Amino acid sequence: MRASAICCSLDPVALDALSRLGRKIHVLAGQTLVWEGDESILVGNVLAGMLKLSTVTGDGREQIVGIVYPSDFIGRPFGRDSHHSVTALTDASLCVFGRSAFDRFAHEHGEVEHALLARTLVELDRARHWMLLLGRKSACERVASLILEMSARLNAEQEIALPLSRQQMADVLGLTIETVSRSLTKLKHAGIISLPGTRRLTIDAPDKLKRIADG
Amino acid sequence: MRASAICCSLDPVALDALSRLGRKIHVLAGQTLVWEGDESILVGNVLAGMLKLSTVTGDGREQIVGIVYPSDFIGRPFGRDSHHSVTALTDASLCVFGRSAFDRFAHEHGEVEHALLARTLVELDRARHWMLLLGRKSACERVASLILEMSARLNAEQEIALPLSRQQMADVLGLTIETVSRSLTKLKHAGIISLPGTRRLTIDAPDKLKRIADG
DNA sequence: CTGAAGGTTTGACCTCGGTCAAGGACCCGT
DNA sequence: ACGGGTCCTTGACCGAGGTCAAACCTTCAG
Repeated sequence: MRASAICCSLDPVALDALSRLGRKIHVLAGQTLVWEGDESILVGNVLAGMLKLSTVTGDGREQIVGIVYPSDFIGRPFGRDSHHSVTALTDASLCVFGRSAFDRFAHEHGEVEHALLARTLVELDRARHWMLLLGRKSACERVASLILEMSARLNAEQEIALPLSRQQMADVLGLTIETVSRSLTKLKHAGIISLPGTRRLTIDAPDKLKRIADG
Repeated sequence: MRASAICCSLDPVALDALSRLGRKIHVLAGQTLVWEGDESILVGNVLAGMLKLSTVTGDGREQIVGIVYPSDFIGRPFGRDSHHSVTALTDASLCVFGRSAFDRFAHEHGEVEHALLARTLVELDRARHWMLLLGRKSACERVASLILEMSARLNAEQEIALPLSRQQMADVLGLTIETVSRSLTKLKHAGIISLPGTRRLTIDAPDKLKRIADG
């Protein structure tokens, strides 16, 4: 928890006060911490594991709007309610705070607000970049982009242990499971990637992959 | 400028200091203030008019990733470079600051960072909500959603003076101009909207429009 | 009034990706 | 090893939306 980015700019006294506000929790893969539309009660940092942020249409179509990696922040400070669900993709542990208590604390500690602002701006850039993918890219381009994004965020060299199922990949990319599968085999047959197992992937031609990913 | 939200929480002395940092500029419809990939030099508030934020793929497909209304903030504080272009949709006037000067000022005035954080969080919610539209909604649902969003943000009752051309609507929605046009006529024939002119639109059945918009 | 230039609508056709359905591969407990 | 989940892949087919092309408006200059 001390290593998490929100706290790292605090002096010892403030850090102590903050740690008194928070508590460590564990969730199992598949558990949902926050439901879309619920009141925003929890915020916090991810210590280990990965989570997804998702929304659904009235008739149940799902879109994953963000993937949360260790040290990322979750929850919606300074807002009445949450606009998306937060669900664990893997077993995860987090350091969470009551939203209103955290809001008060952040308001009194400019460093926290600054760190949060920096983070939120990065997230906004990422979300907008993803809008280009969802609005304009073909299925193959989307899959290629996702592979590159994951390899970057997991700082995996070449071999990636996929953190997402095919269904989850489809939900991030705005595609169906079948199209994801077909795009992967297409990239495989082109000699750009290999799939040693269903959850393992190696990038054989990074340059070609990049060229496909951004048109 | 005094009415713009970033400044409104400042005391008179700080406000004076801030106003000394900024200057008022005017841009014509079509002019681009910031180019994607350029160094982030400008930030500021929109006083009047509307602008778009956009990105393009390697081969030139465009996606509008945000529409900026009066009193909204533009630019990327605390970051080396801009991830999207900023282009005026209409003639517009802005109050702009040098990015590094603004960064320094914001860092010293917690109220500014707080206001910016609140705004950025709202933008992030909006962007993620739009990802659902781009990833999962049909053409008609997208067009219906856009009409409702615009009527809300322009707080127009029923009759909307469309701020976007068909091409721009297509670029926000991740569609082509033809599909936008076809969806509009479909909604018109269903008696949900009417189109008294190419840039005028009235909502005749708001409830039906809402039901279409969110599946 | 006329004609040229944008933007918009409409139609005909085609393609990419969705849908439906049938295998495969893998994991796990017995 | 066996059977029954679950997840993944592959194939055949279909349809929403893209593409291409033509016709329609506006607007504005001459």
